[in-house]
Amino acid sequence: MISVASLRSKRLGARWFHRDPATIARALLGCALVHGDRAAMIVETEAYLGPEDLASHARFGPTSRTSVMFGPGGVSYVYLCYGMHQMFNIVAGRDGEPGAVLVRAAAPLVGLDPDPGTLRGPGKLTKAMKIGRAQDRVPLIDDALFVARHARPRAIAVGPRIGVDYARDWAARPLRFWIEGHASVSKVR
DNA sequence: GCGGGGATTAACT
DNA sequence: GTTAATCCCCGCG
Repeated sequence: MISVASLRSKRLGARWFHRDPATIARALLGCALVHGDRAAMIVETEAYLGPEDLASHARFGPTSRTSVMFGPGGVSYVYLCYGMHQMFNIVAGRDGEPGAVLVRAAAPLVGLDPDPGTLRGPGKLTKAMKIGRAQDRVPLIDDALFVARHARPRAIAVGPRIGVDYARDWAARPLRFWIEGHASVSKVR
């Protein structure tokens, strides 16, 4: 029986996130994202690297919005996109190594509509999980917002990131990860 | 200050 | 395939 209480005991520590974004993005698949009394299994992620990555918010260097990406991993980064959708990211890497992982889709576990489409897509995910700007820059060693070990995916697929065609050659890099065949993944190859 | 664009979504034709 | 909704942030002056 899955519960928020049982997930809390399997929480990932800050150091777990002190690796490169692509490694974290892959390792997050199958983990549980918990906010308050809601929990969902992460099924799709994207890695965003440092200033060299033309798709990453870090490409302009640290700014008022993105400086959190340049700090230590294990901290949330939430921003508004297209004026209406919140995007939930987890900072990855050690202090001074910029990068983050966008959580693009998840499957309902606790306290959510069980329809697999409920958290399919980054904007829908934050809406369903009630994650917003109040959850920006929160260290995930938090009683209300954290990530926990949960399941180990059977097969993982890799491909180009979504919606970053402006990033020239970086748009084609294989930095999107998803659980092969899972019904809650936002788009298929 | 001002102007432009975006890590999206749903509802169109 | 196309488009509207909607607003904060960034770059420039």
